Amino acid sequence: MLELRLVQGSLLKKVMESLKDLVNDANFDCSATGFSLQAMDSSHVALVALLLRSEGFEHYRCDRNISMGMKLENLTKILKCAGNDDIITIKGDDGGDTVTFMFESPSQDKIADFEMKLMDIDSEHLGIPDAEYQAIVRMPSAEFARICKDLSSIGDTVVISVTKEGVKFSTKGDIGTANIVCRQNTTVDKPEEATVIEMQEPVSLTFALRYMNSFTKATPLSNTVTISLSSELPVVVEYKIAEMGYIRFYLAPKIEEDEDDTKPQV
Amino acid sequence: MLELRLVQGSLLKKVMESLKDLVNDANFDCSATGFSLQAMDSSHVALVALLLRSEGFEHYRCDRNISMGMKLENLTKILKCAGNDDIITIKGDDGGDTVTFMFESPSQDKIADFEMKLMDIDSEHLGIPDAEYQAIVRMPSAEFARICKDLSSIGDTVVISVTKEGVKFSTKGDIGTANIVCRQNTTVDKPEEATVIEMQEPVSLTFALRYMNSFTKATPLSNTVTISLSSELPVVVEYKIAEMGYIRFYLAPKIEEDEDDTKPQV
DNA sequence: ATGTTAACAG
DNA sequence: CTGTTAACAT
Repeated sequence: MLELRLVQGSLLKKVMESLKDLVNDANFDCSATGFSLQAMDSSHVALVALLLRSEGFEHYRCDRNISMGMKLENLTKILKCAGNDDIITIKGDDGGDTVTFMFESPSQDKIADFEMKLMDIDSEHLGIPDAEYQAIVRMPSAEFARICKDLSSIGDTVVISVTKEGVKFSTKGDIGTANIVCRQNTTVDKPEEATVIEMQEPVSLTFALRYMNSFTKATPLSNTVTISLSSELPVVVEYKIAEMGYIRFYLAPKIEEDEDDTKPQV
Repeated sequence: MLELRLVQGSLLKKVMESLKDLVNDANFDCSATGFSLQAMDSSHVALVALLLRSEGFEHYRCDRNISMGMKLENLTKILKCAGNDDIITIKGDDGGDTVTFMFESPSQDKIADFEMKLMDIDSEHLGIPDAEYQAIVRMPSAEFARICKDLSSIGDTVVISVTKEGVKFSTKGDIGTANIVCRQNTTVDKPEEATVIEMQEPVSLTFALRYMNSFTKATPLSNTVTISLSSELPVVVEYKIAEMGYIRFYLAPKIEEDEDDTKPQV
């Protein structure tokens, strides 16, 4: 028996908007800890991990661990039927092959329920080790999204270079090159406008912009984004979900072709 | 001689937006009573009836009954040329084969007139008997439109089931099932937000969502919609046009395949 | 031509 | 937050 009640239903809608470009089908895992998902993108290059902790739900009952395979396109269709301020309840039976979504309008005058068939989905649930990162950048999520979008009109890859002064996003394409530098800046009115760099040592890594732009679909979930970088490790792009958890995207760096310098140089 | 002056010209524009998805050509009938239209949709499944009573016009002169056949696409093109607060005058000559639309801007600074050729259109003008309905539901038109749109992302047909507690809209599709229940609710701030059920006996009927979604194009004409249901009778979906009349859509229920229960169960 | 989505105004 | 509009993609 599974019953999760989420007052802020729009949050689930936003989560799906963040995922659906990247992932086609995925298993949602419920346990006493919370509601989580881990999935590779359809081309098996990027990985996404979602956690919504049980404490963030108004009501959370999960008698035994359960994994529910869903086609995200169908789930998105159903969530589109929920109003932005509807209360969403997710119900499942142990061993059942369906999941039920219930949407209650704030006035309680309209109650909708949608039953969706579950699917069997192979998933290798990778253990993601906690790692030390050479550099962690926290910045406004909208600014990061804008940078990725702007750079992708010039080139296909972005070089992210961190020094303790700031972070530089660079690209190169047929029409020329682009460099966008964000200086560390903690003296802002609101903490979410800050750009903060925690750096052990300078790092410079290259990533495909196509994936970065998919990751930024999660921008509505958080005002800030955290980018954790280490040589030899996948970058982690994390959007915290207030009171509940996070959505994290992992992407391996491109092997540098070394046609020019790869030294960090902000 | 025919001359109809309608101060609220936007109303005619909205009426055309409501009709044009459903009907290609139709006869507009003018009599002392008013300006009316009755037409089958292009696939001869649904029927639409429009009435704009003469009292709703600022000036209404109709010396003898006249039927004017128009291609709604052309009429729509012409009405697009009218401003939303223009005063619209419709003029025709007895036995003439054209109709003239005149648009006056509120400031009287701009006066446009458009003459359109009439067409001969076969039309079987069906007498629509007044019937007693087993159940009549009145609800906010926007809510009904939202429900039809949401359900059509899941399935092709909707089962409308009425009990005295409320009305249930259900569908079934490849990805699962959906049920949306609207409780009777008359204790709202504004009367147009109420959901009111007048029921003689419970009723449950199935309709094609495609047509329902066409009907809801009339939503801008009224804050509320009335749905009248009886077994064996076409459903009537009515949008009242303030001070003037109504637009009514008729659609025969689908014969239930009885693969599962058809009992009303809200 | 149509449907969907992103941005903006009320 | 809903409604509208504009741009976009199909």
